[in-house]
Amino acid sequence: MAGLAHSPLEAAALIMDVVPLVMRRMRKEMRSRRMSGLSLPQFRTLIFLRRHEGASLSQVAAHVGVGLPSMSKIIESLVRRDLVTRVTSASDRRCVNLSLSNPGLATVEEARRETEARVAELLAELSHQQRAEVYGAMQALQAAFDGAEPLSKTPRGAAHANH
Amino acid sequence: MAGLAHSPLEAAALIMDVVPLVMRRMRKEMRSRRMSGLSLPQFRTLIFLRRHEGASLSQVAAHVGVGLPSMSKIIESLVRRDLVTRVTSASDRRCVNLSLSNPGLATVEEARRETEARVAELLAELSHQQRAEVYGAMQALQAAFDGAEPLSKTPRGAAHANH
DNA sequence: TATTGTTATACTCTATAACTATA
DNA sequence: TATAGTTATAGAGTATAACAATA
Repeated sequence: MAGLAHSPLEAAALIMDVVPLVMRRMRKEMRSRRMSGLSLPQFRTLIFLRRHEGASLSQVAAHVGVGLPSMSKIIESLVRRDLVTRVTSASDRRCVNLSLSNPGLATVEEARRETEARVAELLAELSHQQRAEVYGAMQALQAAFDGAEPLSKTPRGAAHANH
Repeated sequence: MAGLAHSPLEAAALIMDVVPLVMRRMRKEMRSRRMSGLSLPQFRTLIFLRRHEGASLSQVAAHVGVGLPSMSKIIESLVRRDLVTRVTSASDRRCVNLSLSNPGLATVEEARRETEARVAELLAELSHQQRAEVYGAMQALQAAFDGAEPLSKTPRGAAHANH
């Protein structure tokens, strides 16, 4: 399979073709299963909050990879739907403490289970070796695409706190 | 590397984490290089039109993976910016024939070159073997995630014109 | 003054439904 | 009637800039 000499440019071209495709596919799966009407960013936000009770808006935004205004809006919609609680921090009243509500927890667990199952179903068509390849590739991409400036400097050895 | 036994579910979980990250990264690279202000779908539309002069709206929409209304708007904005020409088909006046204008061609080639270079730069940090793994994984994902219904049926033998 | 959020604007993307015009 | 596109509507994501509250 792989093995051949693929330049970074060739790989880049392929990624730019495939990643948006996978993205849309995941979105479509979520919508078609009417996952409580959760979008991907909302979904990822809930997932993060499940593991980081009381996180601040900035922390969530950084992890999900969006700006503060975007995350503020996302949280706003989740709070409105009673999936997330948002309270002002006692220690630093500029911050908010975000947590999953009980319905929020139930929702995220069901949605995650469902969506993962759909994606897994698609992956089940791959061979064991292909799946291992995908897994390894995702880890590599995660390391390469996480953080990191658009270019230039990057002392870049800098550890990538793995969330 | 890979080699270990990863279940489809584990791989799915990782994909759901990494793919959105890569996606945002590409968007960010494009924006930070002020790629003529092209969004990813617009970009992909131009790329497709470069190889498919005179394609119809439906054809482009199918390839890019969006609905007709979305593509209609995307084309609208590209026509407004003089990057795409849209003329009614002579043979079937319900259809439109879409093509790149000269500025459109110049734009897409520069944008593609630039963006690929940025992505390639990130990939350059990977080992040769990792890159080969990524390449193979992308091909596998392309096959698994292209077309294919959310589940079930799929008479779908229908060939996938490989772009 | 610096930091944390929020609000305001303005686009783009997406989806559904209703509509036009062709066929 | 069926198909190709368009328009209308509505919601979500993103980005920038301006702003409030707190530190």
